[in-house]
Amino acid sequence: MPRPPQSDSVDDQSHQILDVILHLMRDLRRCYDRRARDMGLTLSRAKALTTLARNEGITQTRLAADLAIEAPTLKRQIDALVADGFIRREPTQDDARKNALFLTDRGRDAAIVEFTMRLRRDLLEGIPRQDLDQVMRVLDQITCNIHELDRT
Amino acid sequence: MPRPPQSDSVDDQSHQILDVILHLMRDLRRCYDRRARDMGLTLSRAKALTTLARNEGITQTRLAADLAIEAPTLKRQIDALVADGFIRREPTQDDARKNALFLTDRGRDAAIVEFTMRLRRDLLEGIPRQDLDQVMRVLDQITCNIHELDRT
DNA sequence: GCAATCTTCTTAGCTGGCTAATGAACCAGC
DNA sequence: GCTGGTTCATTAGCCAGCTAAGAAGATTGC
Repeated sequence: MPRPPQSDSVDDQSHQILDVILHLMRDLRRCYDRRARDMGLTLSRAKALTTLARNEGITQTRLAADLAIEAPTLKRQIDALVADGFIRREPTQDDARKNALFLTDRGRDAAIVEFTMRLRRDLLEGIPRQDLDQVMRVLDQITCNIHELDRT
Repeated sequence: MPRPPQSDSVDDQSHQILDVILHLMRDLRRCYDRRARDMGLTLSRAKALTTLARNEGITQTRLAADLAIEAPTLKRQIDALVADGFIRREPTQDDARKNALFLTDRGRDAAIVEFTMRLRRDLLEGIPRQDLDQVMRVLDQITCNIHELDRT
């Protein structure tokens, strides 16, 4: 199929990069989950836990916003974290609809944060700071393009 | 919280980039799915379809390998694609366990490929080729780091 | 030629993302 | 103070990834 060579190579590149991102996400999640399993956590739940740790007492809606996920998605994670004894729900006084979320002693265990930080360091080992900055800029640009398209 | 500034910034950077990748993946999938819905497709199913189109007649195991997903994951997508009339399974003569996969006329509809290519172009609009190359290198490096860790 | 092993596909069940819709509580305005 | 809209949490149901395990067919090796 005869097409302009430049357009062709750009398409190949875009094909690869989107696939690479999708694939990397899966590898990342699997890597984290496998290593965190004996702590009783997953990547998503650990993220919920550490985000809550920075702001205890907030509601589910607020935590969902901080995590940039939807309320029903968070709800199931909270159920699991409560069942496993990492956090607890507590009805608020001012508003009977709201639950305030707090860490339990187990949830406050520093090993989780250390584990996450160490893994992140391992994953980014050997990548110069400026390269990460550059990647961040490009990924942000793609994200902006998506939001731009969504507005159409 | 007083910590060494350099270590702090590196951690912040890594924190951000992994989150950005996870988030970008979700946006990408949602963007594609929303726009492809009236064609009866999703990002994953379209990918399966276009990958099969490049190599019709292969088995499920082989297609799963090409897509880098597991057989049970692919099986459900094939079920859906068959139900929607995009592809068909055909028992092979040489091996009663295998199914050969073929596109139907609907599956061969060029609109799908065009749609996917156009969306990819839109997503990467305004990003220089060399930046994409750079991002690919860094993402590959992270992927390598993950596989390295998995081997431990 | 039969037993053991390997392959292919399937089933079952987990996680985590989403939307749509519901119920209960809150709030604003009349 | 009631009515109507809004917000919070939940339920239900979809898609897509995974692992573990099973059934049926093929292959290998003795």
